[in-house]
Amino acid sequence: MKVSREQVAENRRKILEAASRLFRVQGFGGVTVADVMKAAGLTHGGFYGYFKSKDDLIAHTLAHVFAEAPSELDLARFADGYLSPRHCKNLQGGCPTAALGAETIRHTPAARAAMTAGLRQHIECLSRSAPGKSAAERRQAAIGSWAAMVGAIIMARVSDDSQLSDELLAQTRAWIAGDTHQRKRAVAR
Amino acid sequence: MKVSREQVAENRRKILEAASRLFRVQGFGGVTVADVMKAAGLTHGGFYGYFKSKDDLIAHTLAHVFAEAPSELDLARFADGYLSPRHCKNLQGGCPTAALGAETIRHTPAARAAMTAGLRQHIECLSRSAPGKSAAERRQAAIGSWAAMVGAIIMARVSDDSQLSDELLAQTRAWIAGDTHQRKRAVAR
DNA sequence: TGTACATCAGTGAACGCGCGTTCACTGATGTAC
DNA sequence: TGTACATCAGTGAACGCGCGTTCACTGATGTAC
Repeated sequence: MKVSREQVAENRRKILEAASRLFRVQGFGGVTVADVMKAAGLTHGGFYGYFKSKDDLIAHTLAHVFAEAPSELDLARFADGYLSPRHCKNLQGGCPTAALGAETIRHTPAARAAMTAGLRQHIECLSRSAPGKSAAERRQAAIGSWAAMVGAIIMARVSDDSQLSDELLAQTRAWIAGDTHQRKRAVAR
Repeated sequence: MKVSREQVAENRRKILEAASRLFRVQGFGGVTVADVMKAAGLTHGGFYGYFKSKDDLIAHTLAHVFAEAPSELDLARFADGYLSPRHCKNLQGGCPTAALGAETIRHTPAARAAMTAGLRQHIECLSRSAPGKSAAERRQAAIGSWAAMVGAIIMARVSDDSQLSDELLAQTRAWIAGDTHQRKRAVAR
């Protein structure tokens, strides 16, 4: 049956939220259109009233999840949370770049474009609070730290040995903190 | 028709090689058993004489590709090659951790175990040539640098803007080199 | 060494399931009078 | 404001394709004598 305009907007939001959670946990290939619609409280037939295809949903989901990202944050504090065992276990609500970046390489241009935009925005955001004398130095610190965070959490998640996982996170945290410390001292001089 | 014992061993190797290339380019989900057998010069029906299932092939392929990894290398030189545009474009023969790590998180325990073993071995290998006063410091530098390499190449590959890709690679290279430089100076003192 | 035969790797057709997508239908919404 | 009706979001059955897996068959290998 037909539903109200507000309900339509609300349903679209629910679909994107459900997709964003499910994709992060199971990957694009591990989630069916029916799974997403069920998680959103609807039946699968209605899906094509909202999106042209599953690929279309994927692109919109990426755009949606990156649009929700905070625009202001502190690099050092962000790194601590990012490289925590808590985030490592929390695929569902965790970083979309770490969870879906590698898979997005093989997806549609629209999906890659959405992730590229998110990437660019995130780097700019991190650059603001990164340590360094110049904007260029801060951007380098932001990119280097961010790359290390993404790589570390992916490896920590794939590891079936929790001791190794924890080590990867802790050592990368310490590595980033060490560099940040060096740069801050250089700025202070 | 039956083939010789040597041919069987050779075919198994060809299947693993083909799988290793195809999986890295298209991911586990993007490659069919028939694709792999065709690339190995065989028909799909023969597959189950070699492996119990596609999942079994995936686990053996990961073990195979990590077994081929060199056991001796120089971290600084390795990082330069790893973070080159050439490696970025070369999915087929590139790093299996960057290409398949994220997808392996969602795969069988056997696949994760194979990748964990590869991870551990690679970190130990990098630690030997990493800069630092103590073994612990060298291991931290190896883990931090390695995490940054993996994260950077994944993001460079997903980016649809080659300028951003190149920047991610170059800045991460510079970031690792900067840290290496700092640590070497500290050791020299 | 040569021959007969059992073994078994490889072939390709077939099976069956799952998933993306379509479609006829339902009934609530919201508009026109 | 109330009523009649057109619209259209949602439903769930159905379709069709692709892929993992199976299987009867073929013919080369390699062993037993």
